[in-house]
Amino acid sequence: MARSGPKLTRIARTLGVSAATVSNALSGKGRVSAELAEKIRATAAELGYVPSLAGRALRTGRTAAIGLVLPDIANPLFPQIAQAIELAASSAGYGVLIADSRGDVTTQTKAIERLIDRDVDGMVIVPRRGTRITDVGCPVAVIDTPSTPGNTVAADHWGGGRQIAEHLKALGHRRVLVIGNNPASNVQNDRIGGIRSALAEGAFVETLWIEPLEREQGKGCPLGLAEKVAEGFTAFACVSDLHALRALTELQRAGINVPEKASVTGFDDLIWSPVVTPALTTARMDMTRIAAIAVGALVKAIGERDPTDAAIGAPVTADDAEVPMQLVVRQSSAAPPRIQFQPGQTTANARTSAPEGEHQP
Amino acid sequence: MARSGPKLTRIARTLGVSAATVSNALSGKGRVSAELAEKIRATAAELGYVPSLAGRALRTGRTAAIGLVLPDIANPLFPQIAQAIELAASSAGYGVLIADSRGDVTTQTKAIERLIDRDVDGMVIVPRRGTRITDVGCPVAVIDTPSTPGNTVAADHWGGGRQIAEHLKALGHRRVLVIGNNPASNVQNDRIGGIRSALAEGAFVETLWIEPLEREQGKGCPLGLAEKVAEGFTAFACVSDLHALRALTELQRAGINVPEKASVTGFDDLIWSPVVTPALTTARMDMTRIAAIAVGALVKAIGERDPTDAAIGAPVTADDAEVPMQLVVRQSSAAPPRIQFQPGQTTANARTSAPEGEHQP
DNA sequence: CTGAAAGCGCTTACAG
DNA sequence: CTGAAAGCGCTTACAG
Repeated sequence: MARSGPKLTRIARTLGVSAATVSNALSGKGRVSAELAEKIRATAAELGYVPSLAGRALRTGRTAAIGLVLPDIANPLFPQIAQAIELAASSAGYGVLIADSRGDVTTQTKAIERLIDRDVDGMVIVPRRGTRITDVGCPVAVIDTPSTPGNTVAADHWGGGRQIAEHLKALGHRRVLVIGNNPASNVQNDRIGGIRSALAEGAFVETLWIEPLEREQGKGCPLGLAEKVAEGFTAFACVSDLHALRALTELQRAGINVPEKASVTGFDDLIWSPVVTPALTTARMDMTRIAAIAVGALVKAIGERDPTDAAIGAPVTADDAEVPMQLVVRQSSAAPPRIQFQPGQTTANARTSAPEGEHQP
Repeated sequence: MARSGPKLTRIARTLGVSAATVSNALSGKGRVSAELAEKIRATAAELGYVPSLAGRALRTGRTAAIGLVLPDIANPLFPQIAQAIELAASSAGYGVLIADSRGDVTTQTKAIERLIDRDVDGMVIVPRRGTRITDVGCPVAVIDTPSTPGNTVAADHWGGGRQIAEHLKALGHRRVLVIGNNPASNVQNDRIGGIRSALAEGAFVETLWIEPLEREQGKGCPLGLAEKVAEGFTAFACVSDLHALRALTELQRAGINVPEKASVTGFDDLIWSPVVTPALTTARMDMTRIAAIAVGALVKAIGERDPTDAAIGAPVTADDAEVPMQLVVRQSSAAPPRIQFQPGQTTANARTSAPEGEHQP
């Protein structure tokens, strides 16, 4: 081992007892008299005993390590997730091994295999693009959306979408452009579904998918948001702060002030969201809680499992699979400009007036 | 173990040879005849043999895992670093364990301790705020700046700063505001040093530190960049794209068009940099190369080390400790506006004219 | 309540 | 060139 602390036998020798007794005392299984157990614990602590995971792993078949798998570590959400998982895992005595697949499917399979080859006790997988998790051979906790089959725990993206939409609606917005980048993403579809459902009555909603756009016109192409404003859209509800940032800067650049002339909202409360001008209104996941639930369920499944038996079925389940999102209102959203309304319409109560041609898609 | 593949003895039995021979053949130490070795390798591959890391670790004292330590995983640079380290490590047969310390010093010590307790063979540490890495008890590769004592490998931040400055200078900028957030950061000081050194002749440079500002006025407070423009600054050279983004949006919001009225540059080419409008001019680190050098040096040190000997001194060294940065010119930087120049001065060649009151600080 | 023994899967001197 | 044996540090039946 790298570290060269005292071994279990050293404690046994120091106290003149057997290794078995030390082991039993330290694991608290209760086969040792209270006094002896206490003395053993004290000596172990004093000597700075740290069990050898390798020795234990060889004997028990448990490595006390879990894998963290994301389709692409480059995802700006990765820091939040990794931090929360690491906290939850280390509190439970587990180490976290990362696996990167750079968004590529075959690489992802390889990354998962490497984790299995390292004998992780389980893994937390955050799929994207609607990937279905196949049986990987160890307990798995999936963080995707509550509506995904096999999901273990996730933020209530639909509810988050509703909160964003209610917020926009209350401000008086009646023409909302939803911006996403991936029609195949469960998370995005839930968020958009929530937005649309809350805006269903009395508002017009259109969805703009960035990715298909970029496949045609290239990465970083303009979104044409100024035209959308000209068409009467007053709010841009993005499924990620990354898109919100893009929308915000494109609008600002076009001379369209946010939030005076158009509101912009995002999702996830990414690192820059509070410090850009105007700061982004967004909906935040409680990653700490999600991670705690995911890791908790995983650890439970690991504990119940017979390590010699390789067959594992579906992802683990948790009692509480749906964690509410929190709306964070900042400066990027405000009431829509009144000038948009048709002459003759009352502007006294923006919340009940709406531009012509409005309909449900 | 989680996975239940064939063990070494299984291969030995299948071929009617001893476990020792299988082990020797597979490790390629050459104590086995070529034909037998080949047959053993073939059988192992056929049976899908994957060695038990626990068994090996117990025997050799090597876990084939390294730790990745950053002061704060929430750092937007973390995805890039983690991805590159993971690639380099897994190519070398090592797993990567993450450790988070949330920016807190005592938590960082604990995180490193957890890694040691897990018997990592070595660790890659990316310090911040000028933290000095104390002897942690295993080989360590440090990624900080070339000028930091004990640094293993790093981007040439100073050179990156020079490139940014040369770029700005060539465009005609003569009053540059450098924006950083931490006077104690080696990385930031190197970048700023490079900028200042390249701008030394014929340009005025001032540095704005965000963090002291925020300690006084709160997180996300305005940077007062519009006033700086009024004072004649035409370029804002930020030590991170995060600050650049903040500067960009604040300027845009104030009606100061970027890059027409003011240029903004950043560092690191973070994920949003190419997609904001205008896209950010920045200087990029070659993290893949840095990670390869760091992990390579670490693995070498691990190989040369006697695992039973705990005493380890300074961080490992690499042959190539300095990796050039790459300037990425995008739309956020351009020639300064001519209107800033004093009446009577020639504006024909902006590169040789400069506002009054210019001096070296 | 406590201990002696076996064994997890590997690698490494050592013998032949 | 190949094999038998020992042992890395732990935990778990099993016996006392």
